[in-house]
Amino acid sequence: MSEERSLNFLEEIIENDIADGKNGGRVHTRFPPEPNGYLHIGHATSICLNFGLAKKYNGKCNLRFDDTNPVTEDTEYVDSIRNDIEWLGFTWDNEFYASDYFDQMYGFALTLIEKGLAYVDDSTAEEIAAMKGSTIAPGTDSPYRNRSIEENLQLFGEMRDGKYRDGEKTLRAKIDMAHPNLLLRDPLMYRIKHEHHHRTGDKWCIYPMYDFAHGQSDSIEEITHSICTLEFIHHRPLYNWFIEQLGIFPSHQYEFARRNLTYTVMSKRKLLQLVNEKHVSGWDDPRMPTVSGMRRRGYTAEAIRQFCDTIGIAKRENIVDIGMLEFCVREHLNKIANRVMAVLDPVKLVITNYPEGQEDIFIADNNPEDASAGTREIPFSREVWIEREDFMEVAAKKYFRLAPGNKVRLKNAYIVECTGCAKDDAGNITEVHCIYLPESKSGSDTSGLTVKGTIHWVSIPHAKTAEVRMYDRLFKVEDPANEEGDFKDHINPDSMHILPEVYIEPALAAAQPGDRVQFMRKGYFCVDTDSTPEHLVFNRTATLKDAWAKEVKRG
RNA sequence: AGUUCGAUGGUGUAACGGUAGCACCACAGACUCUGACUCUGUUAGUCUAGGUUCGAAUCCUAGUCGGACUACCA
Repeated sequence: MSEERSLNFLEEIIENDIADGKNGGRVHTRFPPEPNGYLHIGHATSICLNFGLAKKYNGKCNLRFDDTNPVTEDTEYVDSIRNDIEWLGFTWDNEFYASDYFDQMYGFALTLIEKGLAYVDDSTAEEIAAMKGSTIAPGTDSPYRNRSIEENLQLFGEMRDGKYRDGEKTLRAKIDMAHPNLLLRDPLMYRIKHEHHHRTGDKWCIYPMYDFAHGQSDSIEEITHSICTLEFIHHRPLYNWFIEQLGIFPSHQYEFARRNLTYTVMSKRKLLQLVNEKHVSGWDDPRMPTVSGMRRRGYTAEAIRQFCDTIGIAKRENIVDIGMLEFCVREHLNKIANRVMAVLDPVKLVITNYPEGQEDIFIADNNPEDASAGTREIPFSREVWIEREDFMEVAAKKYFRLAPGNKVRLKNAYIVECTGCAKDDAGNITEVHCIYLPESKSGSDTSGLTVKGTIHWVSIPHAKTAEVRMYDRLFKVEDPANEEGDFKDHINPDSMHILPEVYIEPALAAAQPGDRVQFMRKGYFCVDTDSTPEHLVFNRTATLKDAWAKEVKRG
């Protein structure tokens, strides 16, 4: 249980800080999503990290919406983000919004202007870009760089008061136009946007940029460990510069490498494209790597947390095999999902020596991994559906399912011996014939026989039907974002295959949306939110490992 | 080219100067009323070259390779 685990680099930093008495030994993190999209598996990593660290070190973790760009942000996203975090099993200590601090940030800006460290620039975006220089050439000072403090104060006030149009002026920090770090070449602090904000409404027409909002928000909340992804590493000097010049609480930023997944795209921009261009049904399409998509797919929060824990955290580039995620999902589902029988691609099996009109009721364990899951009744009769692939007219080598002369067990029922099949005029197999061994009844087997194969089935007169959506990976290639051309060219055309009518055992008729089961020998499935009592819909969450399929593939 | 971060089996991650370990994948076998689960075993790794040291994945130097940065996005 208390297996010894080594610390990741952030835990080491935190433990050192605690040992040094930094911040009085206090640990306070935050998860800072921008409400402009749904959370995905990458965010889940960050959530597990930030909330996990706070929990481990008896600290706190805030949820803070980084809502400084009213153009792309929306309350729809706020709601989904809150919901997803809760579903993942985390509770935030405070819910804040960067927009809560707009007044304070405005005051911070005034302070910097008064210290001669910020100025209003009339240059256009193009001019600013041109003056920025490049990685190998220094930038040039803006002609407005040396305005007086008084003039800057007045112009900035006028910016706030709406006297100027979008883009007409900006507020910039006065640092160093020749700095080797391009971010320190007089970065923009405020821009004008006459836009309605989802929380502040029309109160503001100037909005702070990320760099002048994030660190300040961290500081206001007295965040001790501000954890973000590697691409912000160049921002750290700027993060520190603002905090130092302002003399406010010294939050510190730490960076880790975001996790990438094979056969997946992760950027919000690309995910938005998939949604807008209808390649998927929405943000919660079961093929999406979003938290809501994975939830609808049937993934459990435990599995996702386990995955985040398993892949760990580091600072190097990575692309995690999606098989790792699928493994975690199967591992958890194996423990909790009840076993049921469903026939996806049916062919009729007739048990010729079983009397017409007779039936048996078998009692089956719901979950061999969990005795507390109980049992259920399964009706049996003379004609049952079996999978078409569970019969071969001529058995391949190592094939131990039904073939003339072969014996198999019908799961939870009898051992049957195949006697042949019937075909239509076109040569298609229409039914498979067999005889059963009455003394091989499940639970009271006196036949003394052991058979190599066991197959699932559903009694034809008792069968119910359901729609099943067979999901597969959304992309055909490992790293669609880095492939030649458009990432959408690599979408897997078979990522969803709908089976409109499969046969399920009657006990399943009462299944409710969100229920997770294992269709024995076929995979894990969950009841979709589209499902109704009249029309059940199952999503395939994950396949089972299939040693036979591998054998067939090998030839 | 500048700045900056990184480099351990196919993948992810440990080892903090002292036996390169764990998980996934792959492969082989055992078990099996799920060809599932479980169990056992196998293959396979320290970017390169120097140096320090009794001893280097770890420290130093040089190089190689990879990523990130040059949005009025975050």
